[in-house]
Amino acid sequence: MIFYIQNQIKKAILKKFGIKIKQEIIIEQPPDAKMGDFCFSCFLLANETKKSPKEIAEILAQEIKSDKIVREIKNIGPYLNFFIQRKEFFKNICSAILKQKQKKARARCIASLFKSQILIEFSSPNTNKPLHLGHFRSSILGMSLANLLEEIDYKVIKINLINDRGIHICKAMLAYQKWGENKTPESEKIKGDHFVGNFYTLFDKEVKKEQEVKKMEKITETNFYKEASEMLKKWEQGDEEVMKLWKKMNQWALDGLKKTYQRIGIKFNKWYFESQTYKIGREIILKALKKGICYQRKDGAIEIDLTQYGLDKKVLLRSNGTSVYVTQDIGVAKLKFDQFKFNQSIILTGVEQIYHFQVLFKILELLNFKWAKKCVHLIHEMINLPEGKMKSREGKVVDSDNLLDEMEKMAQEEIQKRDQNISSKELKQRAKKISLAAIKFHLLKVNPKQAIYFDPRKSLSFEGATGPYLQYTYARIQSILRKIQHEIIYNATDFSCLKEEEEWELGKRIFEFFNITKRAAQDYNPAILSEYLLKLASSFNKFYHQYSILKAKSKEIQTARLALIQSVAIVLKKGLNLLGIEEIEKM
RNA sequence: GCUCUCGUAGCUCAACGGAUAGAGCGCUGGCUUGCGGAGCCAAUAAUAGAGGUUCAAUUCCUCUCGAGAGCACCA
Repeated sequence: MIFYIQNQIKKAILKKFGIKIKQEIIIEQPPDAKMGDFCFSCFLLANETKKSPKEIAEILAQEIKSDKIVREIKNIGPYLNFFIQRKEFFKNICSAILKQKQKKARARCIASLFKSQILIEFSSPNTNKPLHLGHFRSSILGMSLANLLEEIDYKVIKINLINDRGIHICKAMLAYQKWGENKTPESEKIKGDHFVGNFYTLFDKEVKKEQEVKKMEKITETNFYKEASEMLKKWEQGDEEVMKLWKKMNQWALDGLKKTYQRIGIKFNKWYFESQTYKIGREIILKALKKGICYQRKDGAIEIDLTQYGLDKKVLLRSNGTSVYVTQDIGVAKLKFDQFKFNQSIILTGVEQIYHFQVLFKILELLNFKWAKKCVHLIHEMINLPEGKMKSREGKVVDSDNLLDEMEKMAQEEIQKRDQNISSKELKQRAKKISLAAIKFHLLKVNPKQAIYFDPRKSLSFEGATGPYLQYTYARIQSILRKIQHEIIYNATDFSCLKEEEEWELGKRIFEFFNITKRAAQDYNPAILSEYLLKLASSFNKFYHQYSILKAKSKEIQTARLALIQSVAIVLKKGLNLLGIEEIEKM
């Protein structure tokens, strides 16, 4: 449809001005539906034709004739506005959507062999505490981006890089050794990640105490901290006792984290563990040293000079020969390429790591890895809580599990207000889906680059621009479809029955979907899709409120409307699923 | 101190450099005879400030003010 209009415009331009347009003709929708269904703005042609945009619009409007698809063309100022034959449009779009399911499945089988491969690394938690809201945002966002990229036909590999070694891990271990009394998550009946996390915060409390009592300036001067450092050394030497403790606690934490992932519907294709990868980078650096890409300082540390690229000098290996953070990441980046030969490798992290990845990518480039240019760092901003920033060490964290519990309770109350006879099993299932929709949508409707202000008490609602609103709209449609024998045969449906403006608005909305998904994926921004779904739901509810489907004036109108709302439902479901949100049949 | 990001309605967020800056929440007033009121309709309200580039600026550039982040032999 759009393609057809684009061609008409191209032809007219060629005929009237003798210009062959190579780039895509951009078709938009006018701000007011009265102006036209679609429009083309003539500003860009002004230079080449040496005419004013207004004149160009006039000339083109005269040249393009109305036909089976385009009903009328109007020029308003510099804009060329098209009115579409609605019957054809509805038929096209509804049948395309209703047919889509089977087509997609087939296409997927054939194409999967030729698809380009894209890696996306996200979430990447530490094994010393539960998932906090920052990780939660990364997880939800990463999952949705992966879905979107798959939708535009990439083969996507979702990666979770677990940070399971380092001083912070030893802190939790040390605290457990000192005060754990051989308790286990099972004996205390709490999730493993929370169990471990409690010891981590305990460690920090004790260190602060010591620091205050002894009036030390730096935490690193405290005995506790020194003991933790000692433990890290032992860990690196493979000390039997330390390794045993490490394995035990890591497993606890990991089991807990996996439960949370399962609860929020996040799956990974590949797990990396820093304990297994942190040494890879070292070899690469030692080779680079021989080639003169980096140099050894007098104190023995190996450093690279990035000042000519607007970055600083960066140490790559400590004077004792061990790796730092970038070194590890260099190793993991190479490992990824060796294993997957990716076409693109995305890493999604919080915005605070932006400098780190600038450094990393520059180093990869200097190391002469040809795939360095295929690495992309995506960022998301943080979540701000009313009391200030989230800091796990100060215990001000809203952790994901507690948040999910709270929301589930609230959802249960809402459901019971509306339906007292619901079975407890059904209640739980619905509450889970609805509360997840509320949280996920709240995080996804905001541009990733924008910080989210999050007040657990106020921010999460089930009304207005929310996930549950979308689920509700879907459930409404399903409710209608359940009540009537409907077998939509789009070829036999008379779409000329759809004469109302609200129906037309819905039709145009559905049509937008394909472009929206593409844009959301290309911009790495699920918020584009979220916004769209709200508009779609709102258009439907407007229509729903004003016109009846089951009691339509004629059978023909009813059939056409059924085809229309079924298309809406399919798009809503598809859109929600791309955001990682489940649709729901009854609310 | 240096670097980066961001300032849109009372609040939380939208707006490929393009037509009259849109939503939700809150506040105010409506919607019983229709398929689910987690809904619909109406009313109110905003581009931090000053310059510049452009036919056209919330969007690009400069400065001022304000908020946040980053600048380790931490991760």
